[in-house]
Amino acid sequence: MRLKDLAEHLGLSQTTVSRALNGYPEVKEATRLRVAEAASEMGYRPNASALRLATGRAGAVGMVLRGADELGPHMSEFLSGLGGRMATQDIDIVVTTVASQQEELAAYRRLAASQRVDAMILHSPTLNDERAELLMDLNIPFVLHGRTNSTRAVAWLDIDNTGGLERATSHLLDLGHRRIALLNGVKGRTFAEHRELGYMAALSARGVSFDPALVGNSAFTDEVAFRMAQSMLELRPRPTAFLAGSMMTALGVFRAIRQAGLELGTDVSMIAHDDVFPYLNADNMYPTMSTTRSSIRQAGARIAELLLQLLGGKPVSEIHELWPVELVLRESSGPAPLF
Amino acid sequence: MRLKDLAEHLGLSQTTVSRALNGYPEVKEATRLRVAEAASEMGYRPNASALRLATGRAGAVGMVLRGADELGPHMSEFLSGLGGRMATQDIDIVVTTVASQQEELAAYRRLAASQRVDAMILHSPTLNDERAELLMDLNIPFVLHGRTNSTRAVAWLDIDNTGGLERATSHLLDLGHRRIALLNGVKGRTFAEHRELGYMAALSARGVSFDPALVGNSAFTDEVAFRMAQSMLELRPRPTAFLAGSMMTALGVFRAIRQAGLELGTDVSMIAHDDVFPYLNADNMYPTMSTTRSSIRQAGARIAELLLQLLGGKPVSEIHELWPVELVLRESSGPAPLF
DNA sequence: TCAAAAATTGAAATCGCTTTGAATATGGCT
DNA sequence: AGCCATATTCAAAGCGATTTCAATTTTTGA
Repeated sequence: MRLKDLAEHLGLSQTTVSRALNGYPEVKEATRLRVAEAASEMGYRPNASALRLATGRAGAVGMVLRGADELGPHMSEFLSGLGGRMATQDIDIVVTTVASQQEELAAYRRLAASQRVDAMILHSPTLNDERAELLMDLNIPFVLHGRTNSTRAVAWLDIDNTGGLERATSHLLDLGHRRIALLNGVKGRTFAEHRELGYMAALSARGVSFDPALVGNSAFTDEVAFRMAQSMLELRPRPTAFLAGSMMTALGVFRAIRQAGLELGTDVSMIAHDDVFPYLNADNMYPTMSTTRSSIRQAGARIAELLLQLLGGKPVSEIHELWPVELVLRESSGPAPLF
Repeated sequence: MRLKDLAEHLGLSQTTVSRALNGYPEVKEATRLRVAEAASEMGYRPNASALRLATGRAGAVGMVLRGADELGPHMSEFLSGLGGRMATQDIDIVVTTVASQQEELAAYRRLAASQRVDAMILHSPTLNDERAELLMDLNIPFVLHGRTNSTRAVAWLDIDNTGGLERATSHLLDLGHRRIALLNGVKGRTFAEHRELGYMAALSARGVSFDPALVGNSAFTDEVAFRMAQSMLELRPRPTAFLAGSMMTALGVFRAIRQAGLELGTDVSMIAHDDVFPYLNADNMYPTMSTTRSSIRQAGARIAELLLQLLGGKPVSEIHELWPVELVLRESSGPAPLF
């Protein structure tokens, strides 16, 4: 079922049919109706490749994912937010996975050169992100999920990691904790640096000295978190509170605490960052988990919106959003134990 | 940088350049070299839309994802397996997300009608899967990850869920367990039905009666598993062993066991199904987790291969793979306690 | 009623590639 | 040298849409 067939079937020219379907004004209302009806009846949909070639738009946005090592569950959540919005505009999401760093840049080059996508989404940037610089060099529009220190203007949406961690840390300090461990993301990633900034700021505001042994940087996995927490709990004096970078991390820390024979919420406190996974609810943990919360799915949906604006011509310099991070207190954070 | 530009730059016709790049035999070796060099030097890559229009191939495979509710972390793993292989063939992966069942079928129709993809991948089928039937009606090739009862031939790759659960259940029975709880996937999904079959077969082989109160069906989330395990542990006599459908489920069960003041591996045993997530390792749990194991990432990579074979003309009826499921015994499964 | 303006439709060019069928070079043999 | 087979190259026709520009019909107003 091609446009041509539909046009012949209707006894009209391709031009008119095309216009009728695309809502151009210069077509009689009666004709438009007739065309629309026939189109839906015959199940006509324009051939995507032809449409793209003719319009010059790829009708797709791209994401390049580095292995599953860092994205994992976050990615699915983000994608479902993004996808919901994009589907309404008939825009595809093209995902490419790569193993190494080098492959990654090559993948961006490939996508750009073959004009497979109109825009891209960049994740988990570093402070000086070469992928972002590359995309700007290649002149392909993108929205950054996070932030980076570029001299050039970048469209971004980020959450206030610094503020969130500062508040969480301050709260723990208020509760009397002095040895607060921070299980942070991979060194170099902007969000991890920002979180450390918030943590440090809170500590120094109360004159609490910083102990590097209490800070760990790694991917957010249950397993690594377990190991790091385990070894931190062997320190003397041991930490009385943990700031966990994600819910996976929290699960690992939780296990380490239990294994050490300690009780979460009394012997040791914890505040975890919650990206709001539907399958891992802080409210249903035991004890319920105090969190700094920001929905990654909503971020995905919003980035879709920003992407559309960007493609619609909105200047990059006007596309910046910093989302606040809520601090939700539940049972896992309590007063520091008295020794 | 279009083919035309490249051709002019080289003083050749588009025809020759195109042939040189696509490895056709009728082009002088010296010319081919010259073309290849210029192409890589000038960073030429064919425009994806034009190429697709000309060849009639979309150069992409599609997946439709229902919310994140059921896929979640499994999906990222699968994708990274799939993506690795597809990238080598320059085939895109187009993901579409949908919220409802209706939207889902519509999404398949849309993808098919607009010829956006050459083939699709179907996930978590039900015993009588209407999506599979639809795709066959639409005559679009697909590989099923799982199995379905269709009268028509379907290309599929599945793991031996029945065998895996039968062995796991038998093992627990050998250890003296008689009240074995099964936290299974959503009712109606083939894999869940298959697992139940294996569970039932093992029970009846030993003459152990089946208690419906010990079987739960739900999505594989930490939270739901926690609740179900919690209420099952209140039964008297209580279950002495759990079969957990996924590692997420296992974490929920684990929490319920701890909360009930019981010890995993002695008071209560557990064998969980492990899809092999890099960030949730059965070996690093505490106690280490006994599992039925099968890598979902490998499945993704293999399905990519099958998809390519399918597109290469291999008959659907020859594309069936049933992968064995390993039973890996660790600390979480021990002899039944004596009352 | 009729010319001019407005509304509606259509023919053909275009997007950037592949591929068919024809044209030109090159080489081998007698 | 001359002829035929073979090796290379090219011009032009698609692929299925959009869009420009021209043609036709309808409406409007004096």
